[in-house]
Order: sequence, then C-alpha cells, then structure tokens
Amino acid sequence: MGEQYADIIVDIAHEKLDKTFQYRVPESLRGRLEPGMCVQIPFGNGNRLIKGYVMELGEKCKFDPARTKEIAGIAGRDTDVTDKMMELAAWMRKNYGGTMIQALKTVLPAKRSVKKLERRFVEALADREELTSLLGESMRKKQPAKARLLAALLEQKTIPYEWITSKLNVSAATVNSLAKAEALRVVSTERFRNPVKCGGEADRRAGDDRKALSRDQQKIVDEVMRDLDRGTPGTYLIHGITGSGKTEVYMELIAGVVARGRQAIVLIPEIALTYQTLLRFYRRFGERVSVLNSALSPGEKYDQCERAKAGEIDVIIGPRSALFTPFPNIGLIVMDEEHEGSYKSESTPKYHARETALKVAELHGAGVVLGSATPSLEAYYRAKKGEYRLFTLKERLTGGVLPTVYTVDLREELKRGNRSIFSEKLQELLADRLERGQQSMLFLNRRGYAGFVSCRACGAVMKCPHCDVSLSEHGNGLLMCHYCGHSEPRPKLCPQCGSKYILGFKAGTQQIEEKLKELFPGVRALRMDGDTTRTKDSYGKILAAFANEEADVLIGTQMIVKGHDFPKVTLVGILAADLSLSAADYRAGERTFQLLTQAVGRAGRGTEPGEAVIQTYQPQHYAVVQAARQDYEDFYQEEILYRELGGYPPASHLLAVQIFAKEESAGDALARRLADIVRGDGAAVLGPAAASIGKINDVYRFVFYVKNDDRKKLIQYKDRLEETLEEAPFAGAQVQFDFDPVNCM
DNA sequence: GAGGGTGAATTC
DNA sequence: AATTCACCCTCG
Repeated sequence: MGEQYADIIVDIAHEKLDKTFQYRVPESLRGRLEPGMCVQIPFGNGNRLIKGYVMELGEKCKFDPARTKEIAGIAGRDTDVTDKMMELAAWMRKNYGGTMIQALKTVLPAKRSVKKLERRFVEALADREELTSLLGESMRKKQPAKARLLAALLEQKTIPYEWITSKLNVSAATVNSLAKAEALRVVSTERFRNPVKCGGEADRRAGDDRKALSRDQQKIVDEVMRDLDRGTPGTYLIHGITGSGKTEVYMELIAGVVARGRQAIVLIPEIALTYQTLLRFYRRFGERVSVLNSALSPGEKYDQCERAKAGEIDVIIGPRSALFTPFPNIGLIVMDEEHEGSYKSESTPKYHARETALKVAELHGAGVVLGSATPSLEAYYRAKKGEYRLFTLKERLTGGVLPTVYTVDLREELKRGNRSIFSEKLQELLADRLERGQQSMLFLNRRGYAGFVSCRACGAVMKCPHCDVSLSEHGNGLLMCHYCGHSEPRPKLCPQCGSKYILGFKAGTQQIEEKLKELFPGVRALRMDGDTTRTKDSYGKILAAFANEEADVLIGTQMIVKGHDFPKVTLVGILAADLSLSAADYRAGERTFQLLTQAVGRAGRGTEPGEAVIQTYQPQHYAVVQAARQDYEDFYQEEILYRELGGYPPASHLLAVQIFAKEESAGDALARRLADIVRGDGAAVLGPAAASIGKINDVYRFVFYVKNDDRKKLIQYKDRLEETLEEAPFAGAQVQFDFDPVNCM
C-alpha cells in the first residue's frame, strides 16, 4: 500500500486559509483517522503546531510531495462544540454528497468556518516611566509604529489585539520586538462564559400559564424523561390530531431538560412559526429562549450562535437550520409538523432535518421527539418497526368535534349540468354560512402560479425564453417568469400566428374570487396567494383581517391551511382535491392526504360544529376517502403497500442524480455517462431523462434515479460518481445528489 | 554595513 | 493568524 494523505482545514479563522491543506498520514495513524477528526499539524514556515480538522482521506498527493508535511498526532477529542460540528459536517457530506466546504457552510451558519475560542490582549509589562522613555527613544529613532503602540499603552494598560492590527496599524513584527524587550506581553483569555442559571425567574413566570397534563400527555413526558435520565434517550413519534396538546408535551419536556442543565432545539416549519406559538414559549421560558428565522440578518444569526455558545440561552426555535445551533450540551430536539416538506434542504448538501436531528442527538446523547397530526410515511414506518417509540394522542383537548365531511364527485356534478367551480352542496353551505354570519375558507389545492397567457387562435403559450415554464400575467401589462424573474411586455399579437386574440388565464384564486362574487353579490372575500402576499407584511395583515371578521370568506392556496387557527370558521371548501394527486411523483398520495386532512381540520375549531366539502374527480382514491374519514391508520396501510410494491421510500431508497449544464448536449452526454457507470456496477437505474422542468435560467436539467433497499449501497454509488467526476472533471456541467427526494425533478 | 522596523507574501 | 522575508530606514 502506498502513502495515505489527508485534506485538512486549519483551525485559524481567516479567509486566506479557508481551504484544505494536504498532509501525509504517518504509519502510526493509518486506519485511525476519519473525516471530522481533530489533529495536530505543523503549519507555516516555523512548523508551529496547530489544531486542524480532517476533511477527507485519499491515496494521491495533490501537492508537491517534497513539501507536504506529516500529521503530528491526534488532538485530544474533547467535548468542544466545534469538534461536534465538524463531525456532523463530515457525516452530512458522506450521506448527502457535495464538498466538505458546502457541508461546513451548512453546519456553521456564521461567516467564519472556524471560530476562535479565545480573545487576545496586549498588556504593558513596563511601568509608565519606562514606557515614556521607550516612547522618546522610538520617536528619536523614527520608528512611528512602535511609537504609536507605546503611546496607546500609556493611555490604556491593556489593548485588544484586533485594535492593534486594525486601528493602530501596527504589525505583529513590531509587537514581537517589544515583547522581546519585555515592555509588553500578549495575553490570551478564555472567552467569558455565562454560568447556566436554572430555575429562578423563568420557573416563577411559568406558574400562571401551565395547565395540568392529561394522563396520555403525562405518560409521554414520564417515559421520555425516564429514558433521558437513564442515559438511553431514544426517538419518539407523537401522532396527535390538531388540538390534542402536543405543544404542552413539548414544553414540559423542554422544561425538564433545561432543569437538568441541558439545552433544547425546537424545529418548526417556517410557515407555521407564528407569533402565537412564540409567545407561548416566551411566557414559559422568558429570556432563555430565542428564535431563528429567515428575517434575521447574518449578523443577528451570528449573535444568536454566540449567545448559544456562551450559554445565555437554553431553547432555540426555528426552521431546519436551527439544528445547527452550537449548544454545548443538547438534551432534546423537538420536531413539530414532522411531515412537512420544508424539512428537506433544497441546496447541497440536500439533507433531511429528521435524519440530521437523529445524528445531532447521537453526538450529544439527546432525545428526539417528532410530532404530527399526519406523520410522514418515513416516521410512521420506523415507528411501526420499533425504531421509534410511538405515542398516540386521540383526545381533542381544545374542545370542538371533528367536522362532518362531504365528498362531491365533480363528474356527477357536470352530468347534472353544473359547470360552476362550486358544487351544489358547497353553494348551499356557503349560502347558509353567509346567512348565519359565520366564516368560510376556500382552498385551492395547487401552487400559486397560474395566470399563464395563451393564444386563442393557435393555442401557443407565452413561455420564458430562459426557462421551460410559461410566463404569468402581472397586472401592469407585464409577463413575468417565476423562476428567473425575466419580464417582458404582454404582446399585442400572437408571436406564432399573428392573431390578436391573446387571452390571459386568471390565477386560480383570483378566478374563484370573481365567481364567488357573481354567485353571492356583496360577499366580503379576502384572497391570499403568491400575488397578494408579495410582501411579508401583507401576509400577516390578511390573516389578521380575517381573524377580526372583516371578511366572510378567505380564499387561498397551501398557506391558508397551515398553522393558523380561526375559531369562527365553520366551513371549509376544497375546490379540486385531486390537483395534487396528478403530480407524477410517489409522494402525491401522501401530500394530498396531508393537505386535505389539514384543510378539513380547519373547520369547527371553536364551539360551533364544522363542515367540510371535498370536491374531486377521483372520489374513490384512497387518499381522498381516508382524508374525508380523517383516518390516518387506514391511509397508511394502503400507502405503505403502494410504496413497498413500487420500491419507494421508506420501504426502499431512492437516489436522484441531477445534472445541470449550459449546453443541452453536454448535460445529456454526462447524464448518460454517469448512469452507465452505476449501471455497470449493477445498480437499478431509471433514466436518464430531461427533468420535468427541463430548463431554468438557461441551464438545462437532466435527472436519473438509482433505487436500492440499502441506503449504504446508494451512498457507495454516489461516492463512485463523485470520484469519477473528480478524476475526469466534466467542463460546463454540474452534478448534485438528492437522497429520497421530496420534490422530484 | 550592521541593526532593526515594516509591509507583503506565504502557509500543505 | 503568525510567521518569515525582502526591502527599507537610521546611525555611526
């Protein structure tokens, strides 16, 4: 066997050093090193020993072999936060692909890749008299840098090191010479750490807000805490309908963990991160809780991380990136609405927060609590297999009964001559609510962007010149692309046939609003979709207006069914339940069931009983049937059968290999070549083919899928492809990996 | 030309 | 970040 080499990132925070350095692995360390490990390495001209992190191991030397040095040894693996983060980054790179730098940037949200742990000061050693005489001497000798430093030291005995190099503009060489003359010394101080305070104010404040837990709730708390105290924390799935009190359980668990001097991370999908939710946490945990969200500036995010490191906070609430809060000793990770698609990252490394949470928990010896009213197939599958402990909360503690659901077959409706987008049943119930002064919600199960423009004469659709999607009309006579932002004036004549009959199809929700007003003149309706909520503010305003009963009907897409509680709503209409069923990916059924269940659950949250109407062309589809019955268990049984037969996750695993290229032919060629390589290794490959959106921003997209029951096998295929790409780089094309994709390409 | 301060360049 | 190096300066 030849030499072994390691790519190492040095533990010095500086842009110039934000890359790997290659070192030889000495005989004694062969086989003992792993990516993410902390080692001692000689660095720079003086070969001073510093800390470094192993990024990758390999056989070949990418640098002048004569100048590569040897690793000095393994640095003590302490409990340092940074070490854990490095190990996590290494794990992510291995499991999701991409470069180590990409993994590190994901894990360490703060600018610098490695944060220094100590602050340095320069302290005067000589007394004032000596300093003054030295100052005079340096002035005489025309040594301005030395003089500036001495003058500064006369005013202030200790000066932060950064000041000296930046403000005073004195180089390190000057400091060293004065240090040698024993006029000053450089002191390193451990950064100030707030001791973790427990109990006290936070607990007292909690008294008024705390409700007694039900027996079922208490059972969960007892079991999780018992496991934690025994040092055998596990993963728990709480399957509980909305209003069954999952949040109270989370709070009690978090309080328990904090009382034991450990920290908790609460993951919530960004869209569900409402002010009400935050307030509940603030009331219970006061100043010791903090929020992370996309509205924070990078500086503010950095501050949150510093506070977490310094032990100033115990609880953090945020979207998937909150997982990377650098807490010293995490005791619990809560993942609410565990089934949400936003827990999967869209950029490399395309990690899933659920799997990553389990890894973070492993590193800290923490427990993971997943919660959902409609658990993901993945989580429920693992729970059934006994990998997760399953708890079910059936009672609706907030009162209110489950709504009555009517499923309407739109084909029947058409046969009876009703061409309206509202079925007879929905019209009847809407009229009833308007009469009684109660509120309704109309839900269009489809993503915002409709509003495309086409020619009536020849059928040509106005398309984006840079992307493989249709342009949508934007009021002001402009056509816009939602993917790249391209805009152009709406043409007067069809560019294909010259006809002047060009028609814009209204965005779905806008059309619903108009039809509703035709049917019920004078109805007060609010509309919420991509167009009306361009600004972040308007989103909240619309919800607030509806909650204040300033409107009778709220019309919207996905966003109106998530996380918002309107007690006065007693009717929910789902206008076209199957729109999400027709999507050609294996999660369509699951997604439809979840959306319908959530939408139906919006009705009757208050004292009045609720009703829901599901309009569909496929009333016999099990996702529709089971959502109408609000029966998760039966839905799961049918869906998991389909996944097992089709070999889809969670029963099996899927790796999507995505190819991006400026030249269509280059992308196609690379996709074929890569697919052939893994095929040659015996992999089951689907494709390659052009992605469903074949071009975005003038970049062509191709994809192929590799299937295998064993996730490890897929990782091997990924490694094989990454190696191939490294050995023979393919100019003008990029490759990304996506394991068990949520949104198929 | 010794002696030493300074900024730039380098770090596997 | 922390050296070292090459190129100044000053003083005798």
